Amino acid sequence: MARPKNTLARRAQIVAGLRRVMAERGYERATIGLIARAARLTPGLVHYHFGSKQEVLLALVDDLTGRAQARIEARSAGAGEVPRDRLIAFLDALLATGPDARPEDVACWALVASEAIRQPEVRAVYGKWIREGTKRLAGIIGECRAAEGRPRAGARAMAAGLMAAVEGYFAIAAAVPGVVPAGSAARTVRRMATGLLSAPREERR
Amino acid sequence: MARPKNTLARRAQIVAGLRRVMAERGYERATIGLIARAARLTPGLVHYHFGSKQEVLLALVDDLTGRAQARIEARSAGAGEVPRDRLIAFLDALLATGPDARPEDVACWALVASEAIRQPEVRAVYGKWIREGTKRLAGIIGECRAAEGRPRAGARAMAAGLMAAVEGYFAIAAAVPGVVPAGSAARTVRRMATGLLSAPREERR
Amino acid sequence: MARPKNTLARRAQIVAGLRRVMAERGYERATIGLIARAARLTPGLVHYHFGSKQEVLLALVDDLTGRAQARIEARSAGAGEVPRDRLIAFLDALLATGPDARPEDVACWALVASEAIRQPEVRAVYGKWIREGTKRLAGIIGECRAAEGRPRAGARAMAAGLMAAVEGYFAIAAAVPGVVPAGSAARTVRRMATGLLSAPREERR
Amino acid sequence: MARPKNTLARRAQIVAGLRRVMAERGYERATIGLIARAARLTPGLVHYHFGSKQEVLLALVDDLTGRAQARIEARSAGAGEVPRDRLIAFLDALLATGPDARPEDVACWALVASEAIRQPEVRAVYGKWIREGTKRLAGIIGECRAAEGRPRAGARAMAAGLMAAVEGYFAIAAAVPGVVPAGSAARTVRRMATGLLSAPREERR
DNA sequence: TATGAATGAGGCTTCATTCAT
DNA sequence: CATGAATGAAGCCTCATTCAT
Repeated sequence: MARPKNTLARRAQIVAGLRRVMAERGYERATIGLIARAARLTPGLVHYHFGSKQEVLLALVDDLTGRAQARIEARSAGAGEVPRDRLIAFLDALLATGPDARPEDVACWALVASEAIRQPEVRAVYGKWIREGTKRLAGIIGECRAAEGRPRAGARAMAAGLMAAVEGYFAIAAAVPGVVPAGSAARTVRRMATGLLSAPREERR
Repeated sequence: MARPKNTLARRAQIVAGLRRVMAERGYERATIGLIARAARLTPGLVHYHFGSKQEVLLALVDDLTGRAQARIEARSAGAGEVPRDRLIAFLDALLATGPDARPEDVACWALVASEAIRQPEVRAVYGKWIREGTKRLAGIIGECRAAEGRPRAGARAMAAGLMAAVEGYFAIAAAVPGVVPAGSAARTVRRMATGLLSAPREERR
Repeated sequence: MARPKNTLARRAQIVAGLRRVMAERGYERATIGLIARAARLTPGLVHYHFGSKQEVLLALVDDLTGRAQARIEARSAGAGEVPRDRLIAFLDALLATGPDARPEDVACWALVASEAIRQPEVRAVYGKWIREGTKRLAGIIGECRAAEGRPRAGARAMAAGLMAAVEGYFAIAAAVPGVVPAGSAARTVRRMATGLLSAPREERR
Repeated sequence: MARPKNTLARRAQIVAGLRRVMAERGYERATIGLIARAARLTPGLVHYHFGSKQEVLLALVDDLTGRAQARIEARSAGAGEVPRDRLIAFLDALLATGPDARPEDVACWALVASEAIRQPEVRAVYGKWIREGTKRLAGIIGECRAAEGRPRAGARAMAAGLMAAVEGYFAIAAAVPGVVPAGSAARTVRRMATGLLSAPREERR
């Protein structure tokens, strides 16, 4: 007798709308009206399903991190036990190589990072993602080093550097198309990782 | 009767105001009023010296790239002729290690990158900076490879990767303080560069 | 197949919801959603049982005046025939001394009075209440004066003054708690009434 | 060279606009657009001179209390030293008898009282007014009682009752025109005051 | 009866930009 | 050059009301 709930579907629709609009206009200029139109809904409905525009953004961040997390788990599962393979799998998953990547996501990642600078709520979830990713990466790096009889020290800095490279690829790819040779990102990050792993203790300058 | 022109000084003041406000509020929320107050000026004056808010942003990008360029030239001049030293000098200059770095600049770099996604005018200058930096970096990398008897191929991809790492460091440092171990960025990028230079031809997967 | 009608119960529920919400948010900010939630119902149901939000308000005014009227009748019945006792009974009933008073009602009375300023429909019922109360009060006052051999003239003005005092007590009690000493209202109004009844013809100034 | 400031004049204009619109539509329905039109200004200007709509209301309350305070001081100055005369002068000033009263003010007083119920900021200033007025009134009443050799006890309750009568007159006059006989308010409140002053200790019921 | 999604009008507020002084 | 008032276009959000189920 009662009307069936469709909140989850609508919320997903709206989040997808924000993703499309935001990718080409940025967050501030992605107006509720444009988001609604992109989602083929009316503006009022956006605020029926979300308390504020920021909540839509947070839901989008959730969606982005959720998909990335799923990729990480999927590839990690197929990577076996060798630390180096797991490192490669993790980095590949972050860069989302392969057919499951949506081009808009790249721009959205970059834009979310910049919104995190001024929105504490966004910073909280984005920061959590970066911190946990770095930590996990540092753990794998430490295993790689240990497996090769090298000291674990410095894994944290290396992990941060690789995360930076990944995020930087998103930023540059979104803002300046053409700079990154097609298909080179994953390969280059792998080489960076390999290089870091084999780095000797740095001589003081 | 004529009062001395102070346009240049005023413009610099206003640009500095935008830098301060933007670093903590982002570009869209940096209102003319706030910029003026940060510059200890009145709102009307901003539009007397700049045609639009975007022009202030473009002037800020000019300022940021100009300072970075100056650092690059200064350090390159002291690096001698050895390609590897020049590479290190270039990367260090990009990361702005040393006492001449202003913390706000880090946030501004990251924010400019995201504005470049949606503002063609910003993309033009930011993209020029990234493209030229990548090109120059690729040149140095090519020399390094040549000096070591390795093929120059792939220098472009490596350069893009290093630029990405640098930009990513800015993004992460601005948004998630605490993730990058203090002082580790320049060292880690150097190791990445070293690792890339010595990378063998990657086996196909 | 027909389900039992519960319209009356539902309407009472909704009116009670408005009373609760309105007492602390005012009429305009008492949204249908909040009213429904306070009544443990759903928003749609409010408009099933009432044609508009204003109708709920009018029903609330009906409820408030109905209860007050019942108190008046009850106390008047127990007051006997002596005019002065009936006057006291009437005023006490208006002020709702005793355990049957609900604190929310005080705020609602005050808010209804202010809504009457701008809503003709509310003004109609609230005005009717005030006019009839004043008239009845004036009648009792006239009897008091007559019983004491004084002229009936001025009873109308006195009645209006006492009604004003009562309404003013509601307004002040609702807006500025603590100003009216606890339990003093009924006693003070009785004294005012007594004072008015024994007032000599006022000397011209 | 600079443009002269006119903020004070504009603010007064806007406050007058609110007074006019609010008197016939209430506070919530007094939109910024209507206020601006009543003040013969543009909507944007309202928020140039006031931070929010509520600030305009607070300025109006300030204006109302300020004028009332001025009336009180003026009449008190002419009332001499006799406590009873000062009491009458105070009450007359509150009721604003005489040619300096603006009809809109009556409605605004009543509406401000009801806004005080739900807006803490309004409650703060309105409550201060009521509390201080009651306190001052209680002081004068105490002097009256003392001058007549009666106990000062109960002055507070009497003062509250007279304030209630005054506020109630505003509420009824604004909402239900015609109930209060023209010109009777001040006279009736004087009689109430006189009656209260001469009241014997009330016998317990 | 009941539910809750959907609509659309309208309100407050912000803000880049213009302009009188 | 400089000031600060003024404008007007949006933008976010609220909410009474309607309606499909």
